Amino acid sequence: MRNRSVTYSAEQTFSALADPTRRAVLDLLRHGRQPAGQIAQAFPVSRPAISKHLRLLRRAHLVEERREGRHRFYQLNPEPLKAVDSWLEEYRVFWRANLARLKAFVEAEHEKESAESKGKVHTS
Amino acid sequence: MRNRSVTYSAEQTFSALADPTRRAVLDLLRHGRQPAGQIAQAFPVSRPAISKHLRLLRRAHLVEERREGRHRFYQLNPEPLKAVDSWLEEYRVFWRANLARLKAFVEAEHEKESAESKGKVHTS
DNA sequence: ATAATGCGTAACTATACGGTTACATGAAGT
DNA sequence: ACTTCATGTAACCGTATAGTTACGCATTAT
Repeated sequence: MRNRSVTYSAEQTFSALADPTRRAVLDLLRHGRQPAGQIAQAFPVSRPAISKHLRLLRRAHLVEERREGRHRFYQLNPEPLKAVDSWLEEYRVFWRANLARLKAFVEAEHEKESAESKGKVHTS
Repeated sequence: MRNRSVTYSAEQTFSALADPTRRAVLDLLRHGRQPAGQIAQAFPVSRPAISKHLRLLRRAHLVEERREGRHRFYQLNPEPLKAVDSWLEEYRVFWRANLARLKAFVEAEHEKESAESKGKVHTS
């Protein structure tokens, strides 16, 4: 059980996620760890470019590096994403509220229609 | 009912969220819409700096501007955050998996202990 | 008409990215 | 020892960002 409770910088996490290539790297790592070179092959940019992306991902603790022989395996670390998830929490209420409002609106429309079909207007 | 189904750029959303000041602006707007000047007063940086932050937030569709007289009210638009939320979905399985594994581990430890206390080892 | 208010934009600076090519370094084969 | 492989780093370029101060432009007040 990993003990050290690291604090993740939201700034580093979000800016790491801001780049499409880096998000794609993470997507790739969802299917398992891979050595740097193989990751690089999956992208149209040069290997050093990927190397720099990996550095940023490392800095944001979104991946972990593990050296084995002359390979460096990269593995997804979802921890900082948990932080993003809980940051989002405060905002979920908004689209939930919107949904609730939409639901209310639709129901009100329905109410109105059925009231009109009965030739009766409901105003409360 | 807002009709146009806009596509939000994950890139713009994440890079907008990468800046602490901008996240703070969003936090502020959670409590209701505010004119640009008042938003600026809440921060130690200059008003034009905030103006530029608001431009980026606008570009990312995270806020909406509404002119009223000489004021420009800014209002939170949570839509792009929904996209972030669903992007996260693919990753939640990871920490859920970790939690499941942790739960299994804890339960196994508990099992083992109670088995030991009975002088009996349970191996399934 | 003139002044004051609210707010964006321009111009400028410093810093960070994202990409490239060239080079450095360490492990593994021969 | 020499070569090859895997990978990071350095140096460089162009562009975006975050901040500043100075300025421009509506809108409202006098």
